[in-house]
Amino acid sequence: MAWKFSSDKPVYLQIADRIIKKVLSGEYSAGEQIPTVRQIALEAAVNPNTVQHAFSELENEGLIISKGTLGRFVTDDVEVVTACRRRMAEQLVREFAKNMEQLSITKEQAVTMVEEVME
Amino acid sequence: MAWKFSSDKPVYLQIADRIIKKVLSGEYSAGEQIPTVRQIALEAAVNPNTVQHAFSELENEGLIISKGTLGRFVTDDVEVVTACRRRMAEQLVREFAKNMEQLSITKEQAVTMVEEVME
DNA sequence: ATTATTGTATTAGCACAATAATACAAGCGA
DNA sequence: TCGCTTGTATTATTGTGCTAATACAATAAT
Repeated sequence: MAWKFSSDKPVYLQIADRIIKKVLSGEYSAGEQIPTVRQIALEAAVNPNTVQHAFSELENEGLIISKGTLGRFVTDDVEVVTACRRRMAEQLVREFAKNMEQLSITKEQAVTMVEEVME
Repeated sequence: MAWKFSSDKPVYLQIADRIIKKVLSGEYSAGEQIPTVRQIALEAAVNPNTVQHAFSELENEGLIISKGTLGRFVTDDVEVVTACRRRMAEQLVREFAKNMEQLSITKEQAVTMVEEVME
């Protein structure tokens, strides 16, 4: 089944999100090989370069590493994974806080809303 | 002084943000007239249409209304302002929650981080 | 009535990001 | 060694969103 993409976001980012989720949730565990560029490109019905673009995002974050012709692997250092998660989360929180403050929303209100929405 | 804009975001959105902030913080109070397209265009050293683009965002939200040649005004209904604030905030929270969950961050962790960052 | 000031519409150009086509490089494995 | 599979580089095309130029429309004020 060809992957479904929404049009409000670049395809390469949506692919990246999908991989990130699997790595950070442990579905792809440390040191494990992930599908090749061409495998995903075929499955997603997309050009290999688009997948490459997605992967380069994750490599910059240090989440995955390329081993040349052997393929790509999740970093074998679990610390790197957790550090990456924290870094990304902090970025999100900063952005979120800035936006909420711009709306003149207090910390208490923000916290309450987050508690109501997250499960 | 010409306004300063960052390059990581469209100018019209940065202008819109500036206005939103003033309306939601009460610096522009309900029913009050806001500067004209051309005033802001001049001050920001930008084309009038860019300002118009910014304003159309706020009109869609119902925050401001155009009265033809009289100019633009903050909605005179305070309820509309607070409802708009809530709607925008909920949108931000939903997006934030989705992204955090994608990183396998728990509600408790998210709340803690928000409390640490917001003042 | 005329003028000046307001918002609005239309169009065009420009820049850049996203995706694809294609070709290249490198190394594992039979 | 040869071929197959891996990642990578280069370039082109396309699409789209942002901004500006310019002209138009409406109306309050004089």
